[in-house]
Amino acid sequence: MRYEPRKTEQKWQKIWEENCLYETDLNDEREKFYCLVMFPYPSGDKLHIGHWYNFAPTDSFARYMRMKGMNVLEPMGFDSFGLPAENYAISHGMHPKKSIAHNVATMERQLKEMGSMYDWSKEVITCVPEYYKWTQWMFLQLYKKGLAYRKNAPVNWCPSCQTVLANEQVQDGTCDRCHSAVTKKDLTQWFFNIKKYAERLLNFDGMDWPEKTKLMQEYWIGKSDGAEIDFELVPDKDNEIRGTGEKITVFTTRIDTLFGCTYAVLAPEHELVAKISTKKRLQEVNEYVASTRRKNDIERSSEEREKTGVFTGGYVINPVNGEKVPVWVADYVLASYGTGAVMAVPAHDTRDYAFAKKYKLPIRSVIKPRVGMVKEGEAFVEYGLLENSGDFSDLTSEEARVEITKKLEGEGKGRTTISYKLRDWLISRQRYWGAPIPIVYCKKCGEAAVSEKDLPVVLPDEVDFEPKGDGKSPLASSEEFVNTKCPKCKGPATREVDTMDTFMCSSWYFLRYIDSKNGEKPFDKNMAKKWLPVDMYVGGPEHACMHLLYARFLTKVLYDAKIIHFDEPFTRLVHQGMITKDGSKMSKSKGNVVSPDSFVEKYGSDVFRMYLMFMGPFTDGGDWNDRGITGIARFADRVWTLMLDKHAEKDTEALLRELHGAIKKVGEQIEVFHFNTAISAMMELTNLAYKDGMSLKSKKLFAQILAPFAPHLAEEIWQELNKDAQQGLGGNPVAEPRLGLKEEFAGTFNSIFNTEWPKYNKKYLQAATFELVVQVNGKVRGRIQAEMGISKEEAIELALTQPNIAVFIKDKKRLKEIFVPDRLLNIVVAV
RNA sequence: GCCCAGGUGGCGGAACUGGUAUACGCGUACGUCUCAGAAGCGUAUGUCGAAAGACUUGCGAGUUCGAGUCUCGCCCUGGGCACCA
Repeated sequence: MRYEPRKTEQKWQKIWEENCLYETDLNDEREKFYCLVMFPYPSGDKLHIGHWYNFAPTDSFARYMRMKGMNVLEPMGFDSFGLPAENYAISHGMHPKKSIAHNVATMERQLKEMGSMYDWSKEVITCVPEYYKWTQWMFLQLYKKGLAYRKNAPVNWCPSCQTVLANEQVQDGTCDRCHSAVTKKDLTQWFFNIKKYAERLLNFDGMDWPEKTKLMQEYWIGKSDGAEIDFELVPDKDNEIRGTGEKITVFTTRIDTLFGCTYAVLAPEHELVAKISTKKRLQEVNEYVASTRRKNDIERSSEEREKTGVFTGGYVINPVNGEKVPVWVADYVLASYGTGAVMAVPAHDTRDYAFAKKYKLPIRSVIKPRVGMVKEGEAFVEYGLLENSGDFSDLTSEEARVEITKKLEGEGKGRTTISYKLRDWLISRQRYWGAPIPIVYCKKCGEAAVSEKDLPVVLPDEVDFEPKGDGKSPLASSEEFVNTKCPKCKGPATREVDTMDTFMCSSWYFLRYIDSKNGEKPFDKNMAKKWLPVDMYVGGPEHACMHLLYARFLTKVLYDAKIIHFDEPFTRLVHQGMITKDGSKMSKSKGNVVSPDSFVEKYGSDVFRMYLMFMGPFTDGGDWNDRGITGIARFADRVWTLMLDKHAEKDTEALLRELHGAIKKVGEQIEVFHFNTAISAMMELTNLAYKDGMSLKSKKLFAQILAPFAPHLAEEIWQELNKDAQQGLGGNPVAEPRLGLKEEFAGTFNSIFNTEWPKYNKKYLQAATFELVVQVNGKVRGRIQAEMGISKEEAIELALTQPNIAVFIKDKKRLKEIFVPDRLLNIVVAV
């Protein structure tokens, strides 16, 4: 009988669905296992190979956990709000609602064809009111805690997408979606105060995450221990400072270099810039500030990093020595970090050094190396010994940090402080396709939150949503949407017209799966208690400093609000590697997107998914080619032939060893996501069984370990084998444990996925003999079959009887022998 | 520039705690089956060499009886950060 993959796969998909085999009973008593894969973004019309590469192995893992006896939840959904989805709709001349419905339907079909065990009864689609109602509810929780605030600030603006972007969405000064250069724009926008959680987000205790990802988040949060120092402004009849005790506060991590400060620098956006400038210099300063504002991020940080700036005419007093130092404005100082002002120490900071050289500012060394000399023509930036530093001279940098801080603290002119690179999360978007922000503005009452019972604030369908290039939110044009009543005074009010960043939708979706139909609450508290956090989370590493950071933040906020009982959402995290085509990322614009459909059509989904898993380690990814897929197709055919043919009444010892070795290895390798080596172990078993034959009992064990990888094939084999058993072909009749099978189906259909993962028997793993490797001076000179457990002496004796080994020893003097039991003997002779 | 990860046959990749380098698969060659081909089945396959043997895990050194694995220096590839004071 030939195996017909397509027909068989469709047959089982239908039977599984009819039997609700993969519908997880959340109230089941068994231990829960929440296996989650990052849900797809239906911005294109089809899943590509990268999705399969991600989803299929994760599904194999989930199936394995199920067979290990866990009550596994493996849900699926769609992250369907957002810019790319909207742009897709615009380019196809459709309403996003329509294009999303279409794309979701296609992707659902593809996902079902994969034969994965997604529980579709719990599907989540983020752009439907039943979902985004709760996204808005989440916003209100943040708002209530004072963690959502509105502020006018210079923000990142993508001129092509016509919307603002969060800091995380700017990559190399470009928009992470369309790669246009990002500019700055002053806008009043909504922010979430993620900075408040910076310290807690640095804690990864108990989290099984890739080191790389933790490091990336750590760098992104960017904690620095340092100090703030107050520099008093020197009054001048020529500027606005009139001796009122105004000061510039700078942030530094190198307070030990304070005596080397020869000027101070303000960021162009600093509030004191105009005040400190003298009348004479004011025009030049204003021109400089205006010119930096015109530059985008790329221009501002590139231009060969040539630093620019202007002197304000103002001076400040260095609190440690009373020195008067000039104040400059330069755009190499960032307004958004620290205090937006720095003390410049050109002798010990490369940036200050370059600036001082260019503008001929004094450079004074205050730190000398403990050993050696300072290199000519550059700043000495390491710690060392202080010099030219008054009473602090000769202290080490480490001592001076403490001492100088102490002194300034005593005088009220300085204090230790911590700075983070992390910025607050900007969540407003001037686009149509997103969840409306549930806020209204009333002339009388000001800003007011929509009350929870009035959610959702529905996104209206009839809106001209194409960006007009004026930077206005499309929702502003809908009078029906904008005009509303104030929740406080019931007077006329207008709605917030910006929508929320899609990352808000995806930062809590894992909570919704466990109670996706709940119309009263975002989720049931008890269910959350039982099912969360997520045990295994799989998705791309590109989300390290976006989705994964936001989801952690929101989880902590909900934890603090006592809405949930855990404060980390994902206990274990694994990233899949990227699949490229001819060395470059697959993208529609490059036209190198490979579709899985034709491969599924030709080979079936079992073969296709096994091929993806066999390519290499899951976390590596790789360049796509289909050259090797025939090898997997051959393997599947051979397994089929083996199972229906190649029968043996009794297994050989070698086969039992191979089989139990495979049971052990396959399980171990799945757990660490090394699917490639798990498959190779099964290939080796197949090769041996082809020669030796295999008993029915062993075939069943083999089918079970194959099941997570080739679910349809294994199910078909399982049913065939059990038929054989019933016909008395030599095995046991059907008597497999029926794990978690719904009562009404028990007795009608016993799926292989309701059987228990086999246990290997140690007894079969031990061989009676081993191959003793004999080396002479570290070079392999012979291999001898020997009995397990022989002594060193016996091994030496055995080795010397071999003529081909003796040749290398001959009459040479034997110095020593190294013996590794049951493995190797190395005889060292004089040369 | 800084921080991570990696570099193994013609190709994808294996290799436990330092102990047989190249498992498994692709490709290739030969054989078998066939009227023939495809598919299947079987054998071989790191390089040089007729063989004995020598050499071989990016390059160079070191530690060790023994190094793909550990240490130091360098080169290359991929990823992240990038004026964060």
